[in-house]
Amino acid sequence: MSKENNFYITTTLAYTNSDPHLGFAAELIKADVIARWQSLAGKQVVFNTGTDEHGLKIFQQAKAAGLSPRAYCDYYAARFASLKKVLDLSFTNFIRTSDDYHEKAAQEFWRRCAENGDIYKKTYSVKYCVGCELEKTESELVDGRCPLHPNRELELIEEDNYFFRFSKYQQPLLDFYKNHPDFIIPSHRFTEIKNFVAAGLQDFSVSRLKSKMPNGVPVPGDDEQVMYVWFDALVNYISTLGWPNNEENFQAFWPAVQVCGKDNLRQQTAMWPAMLLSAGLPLSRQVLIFGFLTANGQKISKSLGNGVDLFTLVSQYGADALRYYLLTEIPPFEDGDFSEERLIQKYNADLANGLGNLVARVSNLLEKNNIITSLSTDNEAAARYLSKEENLASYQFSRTLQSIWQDITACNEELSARAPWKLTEREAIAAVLRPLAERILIIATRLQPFLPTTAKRLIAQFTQAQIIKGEVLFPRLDAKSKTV
RNA sequence: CGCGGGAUAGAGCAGUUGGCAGCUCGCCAGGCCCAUAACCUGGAGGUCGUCGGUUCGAAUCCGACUCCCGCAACCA
Repeated sequence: MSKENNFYITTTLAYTNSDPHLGFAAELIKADVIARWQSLAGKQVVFNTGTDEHGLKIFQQAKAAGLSPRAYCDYYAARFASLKKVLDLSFTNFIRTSDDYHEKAAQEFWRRCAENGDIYKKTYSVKYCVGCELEKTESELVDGRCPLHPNRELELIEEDNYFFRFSKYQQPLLDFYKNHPDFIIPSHRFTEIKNFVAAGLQDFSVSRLKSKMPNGVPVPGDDEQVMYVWFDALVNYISTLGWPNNEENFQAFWPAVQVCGKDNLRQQTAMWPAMLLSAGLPLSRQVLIFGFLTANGQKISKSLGNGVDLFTLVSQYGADALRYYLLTEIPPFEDGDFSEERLIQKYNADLANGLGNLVARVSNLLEKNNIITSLSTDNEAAARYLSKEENLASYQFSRTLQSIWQDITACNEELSARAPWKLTEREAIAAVLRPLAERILIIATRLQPFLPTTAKRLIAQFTQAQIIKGEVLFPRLDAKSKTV
């Protein structure tokens, strides 16, 4: 297999301390559109996602539940894996960072960084709140005190941790950024990270004491330490390809297009590249930084669970409707607000009244007049067609969908203007309807990356010799069916 | 002067190199009747956050200001 014909995209891994939420669903769906698009355009695609199962929070929650971290994560890993069906995703790989092959890969990665002199031990002082019985990070503190126990002094605890020589890679990173102007999309995130790196980098800790927090990958050659959770987590992007054992597969697909939320900017575009440089591996191809989603104007909070439930939404409206809403109404790279009311509006206006009704009009007229068509799908032609979607190449999902919907409107206009129901000659009616059926088939072809189920159904329907009306595609919704 | 983003019709958003302010939903009025009370045509609705500048002309360029939102190092 030639490398040019391969495409690799990966999302971030979901942290398994709660159910999947809408923001992560949006990330998966956008990655899925890109993956499906590349695949339809003829590429061999690896699409990776999975779960991140190390770290303190999971350790504590597992302990509280009386389970091992792995057993505790089994439930959530299954929930996340089920998104493949629920959201109609095409991911090919689902990695769990507790998988054995991943842990071995993380250790090999660590060794390479260590061999390069980039990992060293240092005494590290952490702030500890006796009230919470927890270590606190600077960002958690208010005026240098624990916001939950402002009357207590924080204790300083010293412990030995391994550190990664991030500072060493400041200039190499800046050089890389300069030579790869499309490395980060959108460009303002690129500006942000360039400023951050240019301001100077501090080495960061990459391990924790096993005695305090055993839920991590053992540090090679040190029984007392485990890797800090995201050091091993980032390695999933290559361990999922079989690195370091399956060098052939790794070479065939790496580097990846990575997608992530804006909270991951530093890890994905500065720390991970520095780690790759240290390990002597090529850097990622591109990183897409998505915005955040709020729900009805409020922050989606995992812990409070005040987000709209993903599984309920899909059972109510279907995966394609949710996909359509998220792709058209939420700007891919900026923050957006999810509103169920808007979802219903879009569903009725575009899916039911627009696409669904057009399909019903044309198929009904074809059936009633016994008109035979002979349309077929030509995969190569479809691939050529899709590869020309320029807006998709720049990740402007809504623009491609807009252009598809312009076609739908145009078909509706044409149908109204030529009013075949007023004609009596069957051939005259057919002359109006056959080209419309063909246009619907093209619309279906173009819809494949976005609304896979709908597209499949339409293609099956419109490649029949005698096209029949069939079931309503998107039944109109009453505003009262809202679940919230 | 820490970094970055945003402010355009009731709502959600577009506005490439400055040239009569657009799209979708919603709303109103006609038409049509094949279709999922759907479709088609037309209409109402905006001093483009504020102030000042450059220009024949600024939502668009420059300056100042106001208000919102992220990030500010270990929150995967």
